Amino acid sequence: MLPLRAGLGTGCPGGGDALSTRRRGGVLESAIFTATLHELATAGYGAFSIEGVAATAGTGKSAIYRRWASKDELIAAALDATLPSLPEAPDTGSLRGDLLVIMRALGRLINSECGSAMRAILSNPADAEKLAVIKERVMVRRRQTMLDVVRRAVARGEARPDAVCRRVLETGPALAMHRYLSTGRPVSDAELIAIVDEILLPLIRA
Amino acid sequence: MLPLRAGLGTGCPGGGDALSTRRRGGVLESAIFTATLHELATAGYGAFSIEGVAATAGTGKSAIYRRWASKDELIAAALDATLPSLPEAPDTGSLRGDLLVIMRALGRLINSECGSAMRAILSNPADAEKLAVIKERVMVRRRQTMLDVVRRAVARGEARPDAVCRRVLETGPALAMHRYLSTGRPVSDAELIAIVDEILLPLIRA
DNA sequence: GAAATAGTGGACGGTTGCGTTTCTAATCGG
DNA sequence: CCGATTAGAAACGCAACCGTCCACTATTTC
Repeated sequence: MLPLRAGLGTGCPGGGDALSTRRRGGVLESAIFTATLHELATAGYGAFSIEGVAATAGTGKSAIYRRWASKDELIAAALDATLPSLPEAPDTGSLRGDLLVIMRALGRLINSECGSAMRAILSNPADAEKLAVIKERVMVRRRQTMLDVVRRAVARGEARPDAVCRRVLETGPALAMHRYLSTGRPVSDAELIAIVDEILLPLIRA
Repeated sequence: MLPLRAGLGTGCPGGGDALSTRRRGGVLESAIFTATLHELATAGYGAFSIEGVAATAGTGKSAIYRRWASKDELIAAALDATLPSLPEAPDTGSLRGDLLVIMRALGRLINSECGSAMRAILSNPADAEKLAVIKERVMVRRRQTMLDVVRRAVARGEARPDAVCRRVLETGPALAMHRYLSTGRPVSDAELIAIVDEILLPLIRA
């Protein structure tokens, strides 16, 4: 396991470029968060270990326990720091264009190590706290973005008013996630386009 | 933890109803499978332990290792033995009726301990064997059932021919599963009905 | 009843990880 | 340079689990 120590200098003995050999504060925390998501993605939740995170981050357990009392605290902090913030509602002028922007942003998230980490959380027996972070950051707010887009389309006469309902707004993300979970492979751009064209547009315009 | 020893006699000392005190063969395997799904549902995949299964089933590790060489073999065997067989395509005479039958059967599966167990193994994409079992039993064949229903509806003039495509067939199960994973709670009948009425019917009839 | 099979319970040596502690080294700011 | 802080490495005692082994006992079959 190659520890994640990006940003270090060459560390050549006697070399002229003697950069720091230890990280402190935010830099170290960032490396720990990265290692945390990696551990979640590879080991899953149940086999997640602080030892593994420390090894991957190239740090000691003390540095981790100095900041977070438990595995769950560390995971929650890593997710909180790493999951993307609220996306802006796109305004491309067409419903299809807007839907593609949203679905592509979701695809990038799913296909990142964040996606694998989320999958580990979702597959774990119910834990309300961790699910709440994911729900808030990924599902609820993204549904709000989708809502803005569909409302605008209704106003433009591109969508039926009945489409403004939770389940319609959930359909695209549900299909993309379903694809990801059932194949274990990244969601392709072609798949995202097809979800928009074959499902979302007919459904919203129906 | 109360071991799963259903089916035993009263075991009264000196009682007149002296039934067997040990399970053998298929009966023992059935108890082990039940305990396996329970362990998956409660501990998840990563923290799944043979010790836990043995304790829950009220048997010894030797009896388990005598039959299955590893955790993965046991899990695969338990899922193979427990997942329901191929459902018949319903024929209620209406598209809505057929879709409700299918979605309710799926809901019963998701809400069972099988559902929790399936969810647990979603976390490990690298294990194609286990996922293949799930895909075959739950997704691919259920999609086939959905296909039969939609084809019949097309023939009756209730559905648009474009609806005969993989993504449309996946939409209902994807939404139900999405709901289950994101809430951590069973999927209600009202939710299943709404998925049919608000999503599947408009989408398939569009 | 005897023989064969296999279930039960416990022990075993080994591995992994936990959370904590200790110590030295590195970093930062004055 | 010095002092304060903390990062990194290693060690520690403990717990949980692994896969294997073994003695005893229950069950089934002939």
